[in-house]
Amino acid sequence: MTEREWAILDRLKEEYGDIGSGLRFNNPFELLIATILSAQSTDVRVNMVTEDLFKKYPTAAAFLSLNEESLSREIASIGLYRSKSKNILKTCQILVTEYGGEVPDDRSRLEALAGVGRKTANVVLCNAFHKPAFAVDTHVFRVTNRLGFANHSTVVGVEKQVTERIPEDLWCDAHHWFIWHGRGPCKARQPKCKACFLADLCEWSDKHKYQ
DNA sequence: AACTCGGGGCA
DNA sequence: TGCCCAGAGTT
Repeated sequence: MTEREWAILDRLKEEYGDIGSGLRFNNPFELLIATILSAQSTDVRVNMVTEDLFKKYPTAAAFLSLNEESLSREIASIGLYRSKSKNILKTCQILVTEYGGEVPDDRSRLEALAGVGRKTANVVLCNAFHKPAFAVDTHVFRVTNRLGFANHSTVVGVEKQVTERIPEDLWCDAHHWFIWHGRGPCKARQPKCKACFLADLCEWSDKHKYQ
């Protein structure tokens, strides 16, 4: 970690604070399902659906009283509801039969669930179980590359570089900061470098004259 | 590592 | 309306 990188993290913390994931959840199960649902969708959309859904179906066992069609209807306002309902039912089945209805707290077991890849597993590990994990989605991928915490073209490469640089106790917070920054000024197209509070510390901003 | 998949978002 | 794309799964 260079002085410049510390300064960036300081400012991110100041700006975004303990803003959290944006996904509302009360327990690991809710976070797991909400995270599966959130792929290619927005937190707002997911929260609107799950607020109601988790009241009616609070556990993996309760979800199993639904079939693919009825679950699809419940989550229809979220994208990709067909594959998501299929995956969620499969995952709930595994949770009930293998883990007594609980969500496992290690990566290999999480990634063996349906609809759960590296990113979702990392999100659950760090947010639900407070284990050291750094989830890389496209926001994180783009922002860390621009800010110089990473310089790699694959998500695995970025995860490796960032976790080697940033201290472990900041991974979970930093993940949220990068996401919120990526949704804000550091968006994919036409980023607002001129108005960005990190512009003077950002090498990428130097090279790209955006408004 | 490259490709597929299904549907949302944005130009 | 067509292009682009995220993230999981597959090869």
